[in-house]
Amino acid sequence: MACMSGSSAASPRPSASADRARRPGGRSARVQSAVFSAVGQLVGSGQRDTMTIPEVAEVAGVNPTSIYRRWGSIETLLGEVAVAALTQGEPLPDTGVLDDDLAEWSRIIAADIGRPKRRAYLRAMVFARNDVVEECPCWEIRREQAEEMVGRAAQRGEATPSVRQILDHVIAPLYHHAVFGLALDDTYAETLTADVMRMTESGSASR
Amino acid sequence: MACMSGSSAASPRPSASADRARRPGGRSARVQSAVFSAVGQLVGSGQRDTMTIPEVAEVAGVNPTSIYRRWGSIETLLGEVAVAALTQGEPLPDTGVLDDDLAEWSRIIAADIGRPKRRAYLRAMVFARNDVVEECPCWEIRREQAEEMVGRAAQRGEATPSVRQILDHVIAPLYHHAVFGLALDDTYAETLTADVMRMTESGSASR
DNA sequence: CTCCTAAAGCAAAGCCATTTGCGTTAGATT
DNA sequence: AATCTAACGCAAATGGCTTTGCTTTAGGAG
Repeated sequence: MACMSGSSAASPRPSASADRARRPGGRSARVQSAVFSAVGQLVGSGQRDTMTIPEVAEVAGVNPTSIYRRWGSIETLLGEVAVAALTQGEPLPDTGVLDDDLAEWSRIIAADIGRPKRRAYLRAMVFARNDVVEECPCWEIRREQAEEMVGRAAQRGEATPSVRQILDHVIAPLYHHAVFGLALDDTYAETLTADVMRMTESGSASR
Repeated sequence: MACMSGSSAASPRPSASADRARRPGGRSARVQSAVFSAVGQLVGSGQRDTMTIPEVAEVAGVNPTSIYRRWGSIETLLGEVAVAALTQGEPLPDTGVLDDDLAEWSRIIAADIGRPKRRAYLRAMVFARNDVVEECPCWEIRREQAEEMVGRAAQRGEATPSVRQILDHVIAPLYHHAVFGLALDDTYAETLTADVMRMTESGSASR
């Protein structure tokens, strides 16, 4: 969550997730759920790229004031929803060969973040972040997944690229393309994984 | 320029660069110059991340209406300025060895886009783009530079990675880090170029 | 030099996000 | 069950972005 801290961190209002624990009762949760799904609807509809708090409140059926007091700005809200949406993982491929695992994994990710709705979320994340951060849940998830696949391959005795290389040379290019609106298809995803597999120490393919 | 076409492409107003040629006389150019440098000032000051048209007009000493009629929205304007700012190139390294050329080149780029002002421009570019495009001047510049360096290396008989690999595995990760506010330093830039140099057919370093 | 008109300036209107004070609701606590 | 209070709803006020019709300026053409 620290990933999404916007510029409003210095504002008198608490960071929206700090006071969430103070009274996480039914009504608060209900409002938050309604607001989150309203944002999801509006992002998904793709009607416009701009989204205002009164619009979200209208769809969610809550009072705009509630959103203003809890999140302060549309950027903060969008950022929070974006992280929530982007960190829910898909099942991890497990084909028995790292090469194929990576190819399938990158295809899944490309298809996922290539969708207009996910692209909107990613752009919202970019817009919501002003400061430099060390880590972000979105990439941590990918790191864990890469670690899992590489770990399995290492146990099988395969030569593997490092986790860092996978993040830098598969994940980063994919997200770069998504964010800047460049093409994203299976072929591109496979090309990236093929490249990264050639970075292994021995350079030997596993089959 | 087609790179920056926002969602306002369907609006009755011409695309701001199409009618620029109709009367590019002194006054229009003067206003555009004033507006562009005003945006530069405001982005550079880094006071806020949000910037309004009336603010820009105030700094530029022009009437807000003029900006509204020519650019329509702050996103369109910011996008245009961003492309103009991001496509002015630095001198290209020419050390005689591709390995060193790439390392120096990526260090320069990392230092460049790591600056807050450039990060602001990049974020503006992301924000201004809603649609998927084939190419963008910003990456085309990098492609041309990579082609130049790879071409020189090939003439020297060095084994080289492909231009696409350089764009995907050096440029994309660098910009990815810049846009999402992750760390950007010389070490990281060098790591990326070292990785990409190991993707050559033979995998042999040139020295 | 004179005319034409694209583009800028001006001013007023309106629209809408945002703020603010206060009353109300409903979890949480004892 | 009674009490407390965090969080929500309501409504009015505000401020500033945005639009719009018109006038004025000045680049470009004959």
